[in-house]
Order: sequence, then C-alpha cells, then structure tokens
Amino acid sequence: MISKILTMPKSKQFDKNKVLLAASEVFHSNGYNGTSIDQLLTATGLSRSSLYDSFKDKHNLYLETLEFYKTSRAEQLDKLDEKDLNGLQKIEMMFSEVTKHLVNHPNDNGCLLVNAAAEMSKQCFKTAQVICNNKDDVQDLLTTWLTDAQDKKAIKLSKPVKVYSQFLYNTLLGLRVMSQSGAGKTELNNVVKVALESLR
Amino acid sequence: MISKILTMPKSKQFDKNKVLLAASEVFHSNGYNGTSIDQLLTATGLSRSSLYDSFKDKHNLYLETLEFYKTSRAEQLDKLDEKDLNGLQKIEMMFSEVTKHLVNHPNDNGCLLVNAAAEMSKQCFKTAQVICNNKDDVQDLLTTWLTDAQDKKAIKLSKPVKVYSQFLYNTLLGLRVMSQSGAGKTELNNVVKVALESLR
DNA sequence: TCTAATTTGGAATATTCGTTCCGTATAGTT
DNA sequence: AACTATACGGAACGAATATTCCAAATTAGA
Repeated sequence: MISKILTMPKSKQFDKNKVLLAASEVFHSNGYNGTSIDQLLTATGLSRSSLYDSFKDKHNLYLETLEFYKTSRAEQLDKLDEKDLNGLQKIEMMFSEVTKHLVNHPNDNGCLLVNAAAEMSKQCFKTAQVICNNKDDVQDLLTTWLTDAQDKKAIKLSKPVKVYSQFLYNTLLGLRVMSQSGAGKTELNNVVKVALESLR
Repeated sequence: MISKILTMPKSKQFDKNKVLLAASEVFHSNGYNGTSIDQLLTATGLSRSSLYDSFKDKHNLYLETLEFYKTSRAEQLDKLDEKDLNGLQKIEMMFSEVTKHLVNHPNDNGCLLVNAAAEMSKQCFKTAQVICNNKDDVQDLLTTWLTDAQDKKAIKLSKPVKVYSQFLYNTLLGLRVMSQSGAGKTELNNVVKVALESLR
C-alpha cells in the first residue's frame, strides 16, 4: 500500500546528537575495541534494540560518532573563524584553546580522531577516510588564515603557505599525544611558542 | 632440597627477544584490545601454556613488549649517537630516518608507543609510565645534541635548549600520527623542513 | 641411563562479547 | 477512538574471549 507511507507514527524518542555525544565520550576514553555495547547503552540511555535499530551496528555507530565529533570540532573552528581577528590571531587563539583544553581536561583522553587514527586507521578504511578528510579540512582552514595573515603583513613566510599549514597541523597532532604522554602546561606552551615563531 | 636448585634441565626453548619482536608486531598493528591470545600464539610460535608460564598474562606481555620496543628504539638512537657527526647532523639524520621509515613501511602502523599512548595511557598507569619515560629519555638525548650543535656554532637558539627538545619531540610524535592520517612523503618532509628551520 | 625441572599440547572453563528476536508499550495520524 | 509504524525491555544465542589445568613429551645434568 502506498498510503501507508504517509502515516508517520511515533518519531524518535531520543536526541541523536546527545546520543552521539555520549557515545563519543565512551569511545574517547576506551577506544573502539575497549568499549562494550553495555557501556554504550548506559552512557547513551538507549535500549539495546533501539541502538541496533537506529545505528545498525557497533562499528557503524563508531563511524557516525567520528563524523559527529569531526563536525563538532569544525563548528568550533568556524566560530573562531567568524571573530574579527586577523589570520595570525586566529591561529594563536586556536592553539591556546587547544592547550588550555588539554591542560584543564587531563582525563579527556586526548582527541578522539587522533586515537582513532592510532587504533583503527590501518584496520578500517572508512575510519581512515574520516581522519584524512579532517586533516585536509583543518589544513585548508589554516591555509586561509595564513594567507590572510600574510596579506595583512602580520607574518612573512619563506615557503609556500601550504607547507606551513601542514607543519602547524603536525604540531597540533603532536600536542594531543604529548598530553597523553604526561606533558604539562609549560611543556605544551613551549611547543606552541616555538612552532608559532617559525612563521616569522 | 637445596641440591635440586643446582640441576637446571631444559632451558628455554625460545628466544625471548624474537618472541617479543613478534608480539610487538601484532600489538603494533592491532592495538592491545584488538589483539587476541590466539594471534599472539601463531605470531610467536609459542604454546598457550608457555606463554602464560613465561609472561604470566596478556597484559604483562604487553608491558614487556612495550619495554622491549622502547629499548630497541633507544639502541637505534645510540647507534646514531656514536657516529662522527655534530648534534645538528644527528638530529637531521634522525628525522630523515623516521620519515623514510614511515614512507617505506606504510603498513607499519605508526609507532607502537604512540599507539599505546592513545589507546592505553589513561587506562593503565604502567603503560603511561613507559611512555613518559620514553619521552624523557628521547628529550634528554635531543638536549645533548642541541647543546653540542650550539657549542659548535651550527645553530643559534633564542630560548633554553630544553624548550627546543620538547618542540622537536612534539614534531616527532606528530609525524607518526600524520602518516597514519594519510600524509605522504612530501608532506612529512615539509613538516621536518619547517621544524628544523626554527633552530636557526 | 635415570631424574627432575620445564616445556608443551590441547581439552576445559567461565566470562564477556556483539547481535538477534519477540512480545509489549507508545505515539502520531486518520 | 482506532490503526500502524516505530520504540522499547529483556531474554536468549552463539561466537570469541582470557585463563586454568593436567597429562605427556622433552631436555640437561647427575
């Protein structure tokens, strides 16, 4: 029957974003293989059947969680981008926000995408894709900011801009692992200081 | 009986280093939680009982593997250290060796210690210790090299030496994650180029 | 050759895992 | 109010997990 399609009784009872946020926290601190379905159920508040009905799979939920995390971070960066600052100031602010977060949330197990890269990128192609896309997106934004800073004579680069956005992204990744390796506030700040100096 | 201690029939039938090497490869590509005992058995060639007799636990084997990996890498660096080069040249060579390895072994899942930091550092204190010790050791070596390079007027640093060894170590960590995020040869080399330029 | 320490193979166990399934409750449309 | 597609709770399943255990094989010294 075609008319059956027109009836849409009982919409979703849960906020998908809240579920994905809760899931991301669990995956974040335990990794993919270290997280059990039961942990996900208690964290999200979903019932077993709802989880499988809505997300098909543990693996599929993981992928959706990665995407959600990626977009959340992108939105944060967009907010920063909208501020009335030149490119260099935006870059400085981004680094200070990242280090501040790492210092203030020592139990926040680094970065979900970095952990995913370490644990899953060689075992799951789709995970690798999300990670690679994120790398490209962030580097593109950095390129924009660097070009802006250069246009406004805030910095003077001796190599193509792209090279520096690759470098800055590398520094960013390093910081996440550094904080998981026991580095403290001053150590992270030292790293950022030297990294930013290479833009002059 | 005391005399019983004097008889030592049947020594270990396997080379512990070879076992740890094989184990490190499995843990390296699958992570801790992603590796099963059966995988470890086939990779090492050990029997189930021998593994438990000699290593007590999967978790304990993991820790021994991390230590083994850490010392292996330290030995590589010591070899480099013994060469007749100044500190800056040693640093340059270290980075070129690392990037060369990452490029030539794309299936070599980054670095076991970096992966361990991402997956286990917040869940296992002993793992965190190994990782933190490794960080300190490598940074100390970098400090030695940087001081040597500065003494020989190869570089000129505007900040305390320790700051730069922290920065270089951060770059090193970043490179491992970069290669797991899909970065290729030129991208990695670009990062190293900019990083090394900040020493002048 | 005999002996004792140790390795080894493989069966056995108890958990935990991800996933499926079914009956019931629920909410939106008609 | 009735109908229907969906969400829900929880039992149930099989596969995989780490670990233990015991009898048999093996080896180096006495």
